[in-house]
Amino acid sequence: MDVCGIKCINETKVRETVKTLPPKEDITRMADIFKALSDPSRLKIVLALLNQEHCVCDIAAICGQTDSGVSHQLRLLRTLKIVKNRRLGKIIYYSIDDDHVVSLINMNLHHVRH
Amino acid sequence: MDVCGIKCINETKVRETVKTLPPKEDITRMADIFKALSDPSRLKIVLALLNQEHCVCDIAAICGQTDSGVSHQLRLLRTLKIVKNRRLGKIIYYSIDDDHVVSLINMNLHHVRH
DNA sequence: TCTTCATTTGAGCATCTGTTCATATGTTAA
DNA sequence: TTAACATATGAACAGATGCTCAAATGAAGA
Repeated sequence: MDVCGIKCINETKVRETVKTLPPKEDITRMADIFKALSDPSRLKIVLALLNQEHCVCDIAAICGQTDSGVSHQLRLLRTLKIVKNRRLGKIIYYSIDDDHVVSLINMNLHHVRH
Repeated sequence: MDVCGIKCINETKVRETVKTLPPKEDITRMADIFKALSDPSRLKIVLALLNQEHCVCDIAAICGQTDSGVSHQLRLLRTLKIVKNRRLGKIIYYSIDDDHVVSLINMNLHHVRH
């Protein structure tokens, strides 16, 4: 049996399942969101912001990371619109910008605790 | 202001948020689950199994990957108890073993589509 | 037994990722 | 303007990650 050059056992089942797969862009986008939350130090930053908004150096203090490291991570999270920021003088406050990501984290947290 | 050697702006807010953070092991475990789903080719495998159980070479055909590559990914997913397998003669069928992961994926998919 | 086939495994390699450091930017107050 | 401070940025490096290839298992049938 052969589907696009690769041999398989049960052609019917293969075709069935292929039909159910989301488009490639959707899979990529899902993976990007999961990836943003897949690094412990980055996840910790998001968890901290779940509680309330914080400035960069407070996040660094909370998470035990350098200001620079936190800034880099926040940039990535901002690119994915997971967090947003507002400036107040010299200080820039970051907060969560994606309710859906909050749900994902809470669901995962609930699971891990059981 | 100083918390464990790192200067911060608002000590009170920092202490508040630190209290709300889950224990380190929980954060690590959450990150591990997100990481398992953060690679597009691995996520695609899980999406395929969401529909029905499949043998390794059918998964490879569905996902356009090599048998060996799929086997490596499945091992990782098995370690995290996201998938399980059963043997039927020479053929080994894989299926989802974690309802919670199904929820995470469906929630993410729903989000991506809106 | 020997052969075939599905799957697994390990090593090698190129690429990606997170962190660190030094430096730059931008804002406030003196 | 200058100094001090919060944050951002870019380069560089070590370690992790995913893929590929070749070889090893393990099961079924000849």
